[in-house]
Amino acid sequence: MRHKDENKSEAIFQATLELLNEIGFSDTSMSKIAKRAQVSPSTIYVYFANKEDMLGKLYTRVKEKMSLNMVHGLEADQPVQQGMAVMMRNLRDFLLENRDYFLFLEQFSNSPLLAKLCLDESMALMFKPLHDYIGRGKQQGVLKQLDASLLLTYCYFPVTALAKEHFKGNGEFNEDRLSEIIKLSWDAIKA
Amino acid sequence: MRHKDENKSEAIFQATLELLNEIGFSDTSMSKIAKRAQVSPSTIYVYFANKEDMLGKLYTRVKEKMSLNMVHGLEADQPVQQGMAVMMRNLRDFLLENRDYFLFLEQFSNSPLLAKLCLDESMALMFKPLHDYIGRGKQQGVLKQLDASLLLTYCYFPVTALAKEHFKGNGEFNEDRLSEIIKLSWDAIKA
Amino acid sequence: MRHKDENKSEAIFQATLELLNEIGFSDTSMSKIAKRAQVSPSTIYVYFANKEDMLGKLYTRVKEKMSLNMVHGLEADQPVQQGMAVMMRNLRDFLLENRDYFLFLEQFSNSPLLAKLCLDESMALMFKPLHDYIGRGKQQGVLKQLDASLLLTYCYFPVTALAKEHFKGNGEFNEDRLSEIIKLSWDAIKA
Amino acid sequence: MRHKDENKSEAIFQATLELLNEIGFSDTSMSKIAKRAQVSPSTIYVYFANKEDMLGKLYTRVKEKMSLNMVHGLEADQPVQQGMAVMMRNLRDFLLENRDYFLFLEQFSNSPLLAKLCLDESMALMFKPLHDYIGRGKQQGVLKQLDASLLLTYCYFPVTALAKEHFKGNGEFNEDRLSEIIKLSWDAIKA
DNA sequence: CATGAATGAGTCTTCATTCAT
DNA sequence: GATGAATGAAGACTCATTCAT
Repeated sequence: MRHKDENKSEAIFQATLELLNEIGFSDTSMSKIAKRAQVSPSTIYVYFANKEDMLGKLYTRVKEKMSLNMVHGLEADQPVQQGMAVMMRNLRDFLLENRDYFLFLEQFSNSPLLAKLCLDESMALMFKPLHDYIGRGKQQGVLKQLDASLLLTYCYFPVTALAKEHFKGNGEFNEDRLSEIIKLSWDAIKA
Repeated sequence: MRHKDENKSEAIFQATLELLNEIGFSDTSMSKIAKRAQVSPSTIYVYFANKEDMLGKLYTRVKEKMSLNMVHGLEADQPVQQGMAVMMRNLRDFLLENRDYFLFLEQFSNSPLLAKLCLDESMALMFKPLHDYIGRGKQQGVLKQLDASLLLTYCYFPVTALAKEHFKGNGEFNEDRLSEIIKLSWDAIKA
Repeated sequence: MRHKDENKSEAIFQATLELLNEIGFSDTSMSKIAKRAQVSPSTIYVYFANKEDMLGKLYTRVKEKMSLNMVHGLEADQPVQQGMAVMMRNLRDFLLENRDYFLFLEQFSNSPLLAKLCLDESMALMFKPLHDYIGRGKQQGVLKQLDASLLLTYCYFPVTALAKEHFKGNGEFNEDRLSEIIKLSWDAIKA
Repeated sequence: MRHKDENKSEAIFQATLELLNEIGFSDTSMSKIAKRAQVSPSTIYVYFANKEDMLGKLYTRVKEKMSLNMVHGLEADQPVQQGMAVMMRNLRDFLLENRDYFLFLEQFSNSPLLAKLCLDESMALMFKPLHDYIGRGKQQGVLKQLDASLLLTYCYFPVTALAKEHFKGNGEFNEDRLSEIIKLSWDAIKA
C-alpha cells in the first residue's frame, strides 16, 4: 500500500489556483487541473469527493492562511487604532503577495457554491480573534458601538478594492494609498 | 432604427437573470435560457453575437439602471453630506428591490469575463455624475482630498455588504442599519 | 429548421439492437451506439431524454412488434386449441427471424431498469387480445379455470427456452420440436 | 489445502449479492463490492482473477446451492409424479427464501457473460440427478418420451415465473398457487 | 426574422485493474 | 495475504454554436 502523498493534494490545489488566474473559474475543469498537476483526473478523486469538495477545501485553506496573516503581530494590549492599522497592512501585504489566492477568493466568494457548502461556522471561528479584538475596542469606548463585522467591513473592503485596482493596473497599491485608507477606515469606525 | 424585436431580447435578459438566481452562473446555459425565454436557442444568436456578448450587454444594462437609480434625487446645490446619504439610500432600495440584478452583478463582477470585455469606459461614463458630485464636495473642502472612486468605495461597499447579508437571511437591512452606515461612511470621507 | 429525421431514431434503435447482440447489454454505451448509427452522441439526446428513455422506448417498440406477431391469424371463432398452436408457432417464427429482438428482450426483461420504467400498463394493453382469447377458452370450459397469464406462461416460456437453445447451437428449433411443445403446453392448460 | 481465508471470499460473495439486489447488476462495481465486504478492492484480486471470474464462481456456487435444494428429499423409488411435486416445492421454497440468489440468477442468466464463461458442463453435472430422475420416469413409461431438459423446463419456468410475480408484489406465491402449477406441469409432462 | 435539428468538444465522474508497500 | 493509492480508459450527458429551412 502506498501512503497518501501530501505533495499530490498540494499540487492539485496549486494547479487549481493557477488555472483560475489564467482562464477563470468556469473554464477550470477537473481534467485541466489534473493535467496541470501532472496527475490523472481520477487521482483527484482519491483526495477529494468531487469538485465541490475540492474547491471548498481549497477555500477553507486559503481563508485560513489569510486570517492567520491578518492577525499576525496583533497584541491584546496594543492601542486599537494601531492594531487596526497593523491588520490592514497585513491584509494588503497578503493580497499583493498572493495574487492567486486573492483572485480565487474573489471569484469564489460570490459563487452560489460557497453558500451551498455552509462554511460559515468554520469561517466565524477563523475570524474570531479579529472580532474579539474589535470587541475590546468597543468595550474601551474607542470604537463605535456597532456590530464587529460591520466595523470590520470598513477596514476590509477598501483594502480589497485597492488590491483589485492594483492588479488591474490602475494605480499601484503603495504605502501612501495604504496610509490614506487606514486613516479613512479609522475615521469611519472610531467612536 | 428599433433593433429587431425588443420583447425578445428583453425576454432573453429576463430569463438569464432568473436562471442565475435559481441555478447559478455556471449552470446557466444558452439552451436553458432559450427554454425559459420561450425562444429557440438560435434566436439568441439573432440578437447577440455569442454568450459573452449577451452577458456583457446585460451587465451594461443592469449597471446603467443601477447608476441611474443611485443619482435619482441628487441635486447639485444640495449639501454634500445629504447627497451622499441620498445616494446610499437609493442604492439600498435598488438592491433590495432587485435581488436578481444584485445577484447577477455580484457574480459577474468578479468573473474574468468582465475584464475581457473592457467595459470600463462605459462604466466610467455612467458613474460620471457621481464622480462629479464627489468632485464638487472636494472643491468645497467638505470631503477629503482623495480619489473620488476611493471615497465612493466607502459609500458603496458597506451597502452591498449589508444587502448581501440581508439576502442571506442574516439580519434585515432596515432603516436603522442604513442610518448607521450612512454615518460611518460620512465619517470616513468627510474632510 | 430541419425536421426530425425518422431514419435517425430508427438507425439508433437498430444500432442498439446490433450492439446488444454483439457485445452485450452492459458494454453497449451511448457513444458506441452513436458511432454505429453514424450520428453524434449528442444527437441521440435530440431524440431521447437519456439512455433509460431510449431503451424503454426500444423495449416498448419491440414488445409491440412481438405481440402483434403473436396474434396474427388468431380468429375469435377458432377452436382454442388451434388458436394456441397458431400463437406458439407465431412466436417461434418471430423469435427465430428476429434474433436481435429476442436477445434484447431477454436481456432487458430481467434488468431492474424495466421495473423502474413502469411499463406494465402498456404491456398489459398489448397483450390484452391474447388474454381475451384465453378468457374465451375458459368460458367455453376448454381451458383450466386459472389466471390467463399463468396459462399463457405455459405456452410462452417453452418457446423462448427452445429458441434460446436454438441460438446457442444446442439443437435446431424445427417443426418437430415445435409440435412437441404445442402438445405439452396444451396438455398443461386444457381443462 | 484450505484456499486462503474462506471468510473473505464469502464476504465478497455476500456483498455482491446484496448490492445486486439493491442497486442492480450494472451499478455494482468492484470498489462498491469491496467497500461493502469491508476489504480492499485489491483483496478481491487475491481471490479471483477478475470480475468475470468472480461472478462466474458466484454463479456456480449459487446454482449448486439451488440444485442441491431442488433434489432434497427426492428418492429413487418414489413415484415420479410425487418426485416432481417435491422438486417444484423445493424450488419454490428456495427462491422465496433466497431472494438475492434468485435475483442474481435472473440477471446473470441472460447476460452474454454467462455464455462466455462456458459453464455448461458443470451445470450439466449439477443437474444430472434431476435428469436421471426424469430418465427413470421415461423408462417407466410414466413421462413423455422427450428430452429430459424439455420436460424439466415445464416444471422449472412456471415456478420462477410465479416467484418473480411474488417479488414484484403481484400475488403471493402460496400453497394454492403451487398446487395449481404442480398439476399443470404434471399434465404437461406425463405420458 | 426565426427556428429546431445537429454536432464536436467538452463536462464531471466512475470503472476495473495494477502498483508499491 | 492484504492493502490503499494510483490510473488510463471509458461512462453518460451537456455545451455553445451552426446549419438548413
